[in-house]
Amino acid sequence: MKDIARRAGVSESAVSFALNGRPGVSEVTRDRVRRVAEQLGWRPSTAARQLSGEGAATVGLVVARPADTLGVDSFFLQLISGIQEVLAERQLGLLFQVVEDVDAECAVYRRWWAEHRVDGVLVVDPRTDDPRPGLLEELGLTAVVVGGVPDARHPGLSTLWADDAGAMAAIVGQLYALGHRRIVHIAGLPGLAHTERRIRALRAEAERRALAEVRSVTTDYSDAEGAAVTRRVLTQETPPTALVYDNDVMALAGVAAATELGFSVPADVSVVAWEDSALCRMVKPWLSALSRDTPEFGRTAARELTSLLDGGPSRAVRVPVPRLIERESTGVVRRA
Amino acid sequence: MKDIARRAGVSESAVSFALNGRPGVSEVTRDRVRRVAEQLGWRPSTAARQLSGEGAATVGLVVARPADTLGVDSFFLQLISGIQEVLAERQLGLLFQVVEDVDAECAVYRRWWAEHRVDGVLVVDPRTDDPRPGLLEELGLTAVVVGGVPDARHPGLSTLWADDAGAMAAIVGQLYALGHRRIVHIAGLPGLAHTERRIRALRAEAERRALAEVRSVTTDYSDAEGAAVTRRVLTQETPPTALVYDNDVMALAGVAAATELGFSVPADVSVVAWEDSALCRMVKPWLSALSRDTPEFGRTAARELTSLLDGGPSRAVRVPVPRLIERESTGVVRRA
DNA sequence: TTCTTGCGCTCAAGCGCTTTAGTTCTGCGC
DNA sequence: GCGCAGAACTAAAGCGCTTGAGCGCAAGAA
Repeated sequence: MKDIARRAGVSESAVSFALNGRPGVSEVTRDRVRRVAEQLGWRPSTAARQLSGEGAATVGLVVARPADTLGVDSFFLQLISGIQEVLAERQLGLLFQVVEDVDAECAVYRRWWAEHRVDGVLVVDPRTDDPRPGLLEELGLTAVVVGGVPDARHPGLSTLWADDAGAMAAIVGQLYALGHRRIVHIAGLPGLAHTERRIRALRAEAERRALAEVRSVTTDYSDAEGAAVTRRVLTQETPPTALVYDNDVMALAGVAAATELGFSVPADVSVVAWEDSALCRMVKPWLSALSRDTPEFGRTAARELTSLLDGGPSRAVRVPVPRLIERESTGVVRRA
Repeated sequence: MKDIARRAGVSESAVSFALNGRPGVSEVTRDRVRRVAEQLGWRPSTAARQLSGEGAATVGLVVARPADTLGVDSFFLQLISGIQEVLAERQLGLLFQVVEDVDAECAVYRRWWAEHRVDGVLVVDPRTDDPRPGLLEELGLTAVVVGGVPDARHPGLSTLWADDAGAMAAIVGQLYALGHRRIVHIAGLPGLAHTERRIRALRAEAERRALAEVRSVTTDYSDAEGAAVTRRVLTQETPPTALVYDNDVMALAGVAAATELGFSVPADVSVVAWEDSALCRMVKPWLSALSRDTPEFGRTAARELTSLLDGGPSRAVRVPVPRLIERESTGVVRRA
């Protein structure tokens, strides 16, 4: 900036005013300064900016999952690429961290906060009894909870939520229409808020339709557990005729397991994946899946965060209900 | 720090010396200062640190791939989680960015450099005629090229490289031993250095063994192209008896395509995936795959970068040759 | 005793920006 | 001609940390 000031024949302050679009310099000076800056390839030092009161121009995202669970999931990278699109427009950086568990995640937030490393964070995988919203509000760290439910106890945070109950009702409705009465929901990690939400929604729907043989089983999202649970439920006396998996990976592993047991999909058992991805069209039969626009989800989350950073109000944004795409893995019940 | 200094009854400089383990304070003072700092929950402001000459305590990683290609690949998240392990020890942050192409990636490096946002970067997906090493050296940005080949033109960069040629030779050798003479290699993106390396290695191996009907076809790594190429080569007059896919996703899609065409795996055609992941054990038959320890790869890369940041010499590190894990998708050739 | 040495510490400058409080200058009304 | 407002610009402080120069003091050397 000193260079620019010298070359443009003005003071450093004038340069600052000019380059930041603040009043206090004439248009001709502003233009001149801008040209010089451009010519010198000047970019403000984020550190200096931050030190004099501006933000860090960075938002944080920490994912708390064991490394191996992370691998196959297409969700995160898709989400991140959506987030990036929005952040890139504003020249905001994304500080990304993978940790083992929620405690470590909280420690990261504390550290980031103390080091002034980020202006805000995106919280993913909200849980039941989640310590994170409370912590973030206590720290005063701007945050958006991605996939939570609006929580009146934390009015400072924004929330993005999907209507899991509606989606579950749609799935069950569709399976019901195809004649299915025995349904098992192979759910994800028990502590996660959306897992609990889906389980509750399934139970409600089962009661409404008076279906006795409908239940949920929680897993760790891995292909191994998906396959194991599938084998277990299909070898019981009266096996279910439909399986709903909480992610694509388990659905795939489930189909493989079912096939191995001699079950044909969808003739003997229908399969629905709660998460669509290329995986679902990579095996025969193609999997019927609940499709949501994950990059768009990320974009919305990032937009909500930038709006908060701009001083906008916190809000609860409802994202579109995912659509059930029927492919080849669902069909009418064949009488046993 | 001012607070700490006051409470400990010393000057700010003494605090700085004490907390950074520099000489200039007695052990008792150091301890006292440390205790006060701890009590106050003090953490240094990265911005201030950086402004006074220290680094940004951040390394950058930019991935240049279209969003949809990113999704299914398990490679990146695994790599990142390995990287993080090492970075976390040193309290280094990871600035992560997803962009569309290499030009955009270069722009990001320029910006990061000008803004002093990162101390170093990890470069992935090296290409033939890659502009990035040159740019990074010109900018003087510390960098490690992950998966490149050592390049004497850029002595400042460290390189992590795997012996693709050796791995390819092993695969072909194994397939040859099983009686395969017609092999198609469904490769990845044509511009990538390791794609070219594998293609060259295959050609060399074919010449060595005098195999006329061995060739490579490049793709975009997607399941769609993997399936399309599979269909194309299997419907030609004398179809290959073995297919080598450059990633797990294509291999999976390829098996599905082959099965649909009436080919049985491995009876009619053997399949090898160059990249192991849960996917390979998620479908029947289980895929024989080239397995490498991706998190360890990330750890090594990060270690190399931190060593460089500590002033260590740049070097070319060779990572272990991936191992071919034979599962169910490879077998002896059945006479047609 | 005086001089040196080194230890433990403080002072103050400086990193690259922003921002508040001036200062100078021009043009206007009276 | 004077006072005044407002525009255009400058000076300087300050953000939180590091660091080189300097200072007082006790211990050892001469």
